[in-house]
Formats: sequence, C-alpha cells, structure tokens
Amino acid sequence: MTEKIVRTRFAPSPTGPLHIGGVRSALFSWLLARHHGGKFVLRIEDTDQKRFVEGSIDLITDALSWLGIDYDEGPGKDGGYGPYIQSERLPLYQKWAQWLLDNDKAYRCFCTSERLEQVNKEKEARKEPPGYDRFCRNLSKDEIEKNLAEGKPHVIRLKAPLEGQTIGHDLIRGEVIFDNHTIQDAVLLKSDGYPTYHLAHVIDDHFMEISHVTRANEWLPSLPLHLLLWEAFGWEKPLYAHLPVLLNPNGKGKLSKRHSGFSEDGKKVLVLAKEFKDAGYLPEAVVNFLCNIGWNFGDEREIFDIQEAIERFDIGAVNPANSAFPIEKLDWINGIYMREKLSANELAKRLRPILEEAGLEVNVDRLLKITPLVQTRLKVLTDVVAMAGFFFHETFTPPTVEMLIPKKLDKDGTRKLLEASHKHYLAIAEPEFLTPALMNIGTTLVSDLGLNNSQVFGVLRVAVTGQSISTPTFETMEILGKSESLKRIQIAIDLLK
RNA sequence: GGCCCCAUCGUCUAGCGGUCAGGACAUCACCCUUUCAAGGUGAAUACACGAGUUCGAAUCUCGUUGGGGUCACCA
Repeated sequence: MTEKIVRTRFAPSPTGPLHIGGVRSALFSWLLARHHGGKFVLRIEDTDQKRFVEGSIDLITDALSWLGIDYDEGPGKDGGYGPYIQSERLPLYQKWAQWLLDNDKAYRCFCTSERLEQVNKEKEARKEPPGYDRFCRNLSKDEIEKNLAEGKPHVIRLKAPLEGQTIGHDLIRGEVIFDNHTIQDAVLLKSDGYPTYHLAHVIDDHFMEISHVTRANEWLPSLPLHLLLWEAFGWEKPLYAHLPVLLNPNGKGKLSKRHSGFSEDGKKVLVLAKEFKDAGYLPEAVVNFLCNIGWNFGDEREIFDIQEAIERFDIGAVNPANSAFPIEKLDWINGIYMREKLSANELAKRLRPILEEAGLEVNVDRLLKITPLVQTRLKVLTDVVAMAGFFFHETFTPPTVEMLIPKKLDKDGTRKLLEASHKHYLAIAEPEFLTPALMNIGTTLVSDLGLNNSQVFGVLRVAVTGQSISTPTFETMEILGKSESLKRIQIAIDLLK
C-alpha cells in the first residue's frame, strides 16, 4: 500500500458554477497528491441528466486554473484512465451492475416511485425511519422473468447485509462503525441505465486506481454502503478522508449555493469561486486562506506560499470539526498579499485589467506611479477604481461645495486657503513640483493661516482629486503635474465664490 | 425521528496527562499620521456541562446538552 502511487481526484457534478466548498475539497485533494508527488485527477460526475447545466465544465476548469489547482488527468487531458466524464463510461457501469446481479450481490427492483412514496408515508405514520422495504429483494425467478418480459422499468439495488457491522476507517477521524441493518438497499443503477453516485464512484475509483478518496463530510453516512460495494466486487479499497464541512459565517448550516449573493450583517457572502475573482481577491490569497480552514501550517504561521503548503500538508492532521467560513480573514490575507507579497510592478499588472474593465484608458507610466500609493490602501483589487480611477478620467469631475469645506472652517475660509495655496504653488518652478516641495508649502500654509494639517491637506486633496478618499495629497499633485493641479485648485476657488 | 460526525476566545486555530491554555482575524485603547490605509504597542475574551480514570485532566472513558451532516432512480 505504501509503495502505491498516490492518486487523488476531484469529482464535481456539472450542475453549475464551482462553489467555494468544492474548491476547498479540490484544494485538499490536490495538496495531498502534490505532497506525495502523485497524480491529481479531475472527473466529471454527470450521471444525473436532469441536473446537468450546459457550460458547467468550463466554469469548473476555469475556476481551478485561476487558483492554480492543476490536474494531471481529466477531460481533455488523458492519462490512460479515461474517459473522465462519467456519461462516457456507461457500458462499464452496466457491465459491473450485471456482475453484481450474477453474483447475488444485487437485485432488480420493479417498484414504482408511487409505491416507494407510499411505503415511506406508511413508515412515517408508524414513526419508523424512512427507507425501501426490500419488496423486490426476494422476488422469484418467475416473477422477475415476467416483469422483464412485460418490459417493466426497473432499477438495480444493492443487497445489503441484514445484520452485523461495517467498520470504516477515515483518515481524519479514525474508525467509524455502522450497524448493517441501518444500511439501505440503495439503488445502484437507475432505470435510465445511468449509475448512481454510489456505483459510479466505486467503479471509477477502482479503475482509475485512486488511492485516496477525499470528499466532503456529507458522504460519511454513505461510507458503509460504499465499503460494502468494494467488498462485493472484491477490490482493494482506497483510503477515505471526509473533509469537514464549511458552514455559513454565522455557523448556522452549511455554506451553500442558495446563499450566493445573500448578505449577512450587511456583508455580502461570497460562495462561488468566480465571485471571489470578480470581487478583486488574489487567487494566491484565496488559496492561502482556504488552507487555514481545517488545516494548520504549524509554527504559528498563517501566511505561506503554496509550495510550502505542499511540503507540509498532512491529510491526517486535518481538524475533523466543521467550521464557520471565516470570510473576514480573507480580507486580511488578501491585504498581506497585495502589499507584502506582490511588488508594485506585479500589482500594477493585476490592477490594469480591472481599471480597463471599468472603462478607463490606462496610461501605464501613470499606473506605475500611482501603484505604490494605493498598495497599502487597497483591500481588494477592485478598490482601485474608486480610489484612483480619477487619474485615468478624460475629464475632471469637480467636488461639491460641501465636500470642499472641512470641519471648523467656513466657505470664505476655505476659499482663502485655496487662494493662498494657488499663489504659493504657482510660484514653484515646473521641475520642482515634487512631493517634498509641495509638502513644504503645505506646512508653511498651515502655520501662516493658523490651521491644522488635516484642514489644509484635506481641502487640497478634495480640490485636486474631486473626492475625499484618495491617494495622498502631495504625491497625487506631483503625478497630476503643476498645470493640472493649479487648474483644479482654481476650479475649487470658483466654486466657493 | 433513526443513524453518523463534531465540541478550546465572537471567528479560524495550536494543544495529544503536568502549559501563566499559545497564535491569527475581528474588537477596543494608545502611538504614528495629510483623508483613508498601513505600521507599532497594549487590552479584553475560550477549554459546553456532569460524572468517572489518575497523584494530576482541555487532553482518556461514559453520559448530558448543543451544533452539523445524512436518510432520493441528486451528487
């Protein structure tokens, strides 16, 4: 077992955009494979025709690639174990379902969904747990032949043992014991000829030689069923690891797609991988953030790059407890990446497409100048538009009068301040129109006028940028240049007349 | 309801029989300061409860409570 190559897989259903919980599962699976120098496989589980959503596969692969979670085998990337889309493997499932039938491990069930509903209703009335009553389990050969001859639709069900126990081993929580009588005669092959997840994953994981099955915790209750299946086939079982579930930020209920776009305490709850991208988070920050949920790097470090995570990752050390989604930590981590892990040039590269998407024409030289100014101020990339978008506007949008007048100063006082500023700045020679000199004049104005820094610098900021939150005043003026800065100060003066 | 899983600051976590129960985010205060940030310093806050086992339990056992998951011809 130890010398066996580690092969893990991420097996999403193409039912829509990739969810952040799915990303987490994929990430841990990927980390496990990379840690052992093994292979990571992407398999598409599209056995439910009704839930298939066109374009989902691209959405899934796009999200994984944005995050840097690369797969060695998968759709369009054959590694000798394909096809990697379950709907293309139907004959295989049917063949092995037949094998189970032939070996008395499964049986045909002709019950209609109406009857199944009826059975459950009756059970509920008797306060019994719901479940199939095994009506078809002991059908005689003649009855089966008769039903078949009549062309009655049917499914194939597992013949689960009625007594005894099934013991599972989970890498994260150890031994898990189930009484066999609680295990259902689950449907393995549906009447449309498609397998259910139960059958499909066992067959695929066997033939794809998956060594570790990592999946979300909601699968733990069906683990015994899967174990029974492995035993029925007589195949060597993979190791299982059930990852803890991501709960909503308030800890109530699992984080689900239903909550996409919903807000909680006035904060939007992001749940789709794409939403994180659109919101301006860096992929490396998202990955780092996700690593810290349920797993601990050690050394009391929370910031680390993906290579370091691969080196240390240990699936057995994953915390078995579910966790509330600590979304507020993402802002912090994202900030660290933007100001400490990225150089100004790299940050500028990421900022450019965002400004362009906002409809701004980006002058690269100017962008390079303002990037250092916004670097410590951005929470997410998209903040740059509001904070520094004015640098790229064709026309200047002047502030309102209210924005211009600071606390403890009236209209006249503000205008006088601006007039004095205009006079001083006009006197500076063009080549000296640089931050230190501008700052100097600023402080001179403060003492001359008997005001404080905040008032003087604040008024200038608003006058020059047209907004009250912006890049620092004097650096901004330097970038804007002498004539543009003076022009804007004059506009403000006129506004106050 | 049955079954299964889980339980350390508000949150993410470290801890695996002897620790002043550590770190981080968030919060608050102070410093720095041209708005906003960033940075610095400091504060406050946790072993769900009850029985055992033990010289000694956050750590082991059982129970209670609480939370979560799951009981489909969905995955």
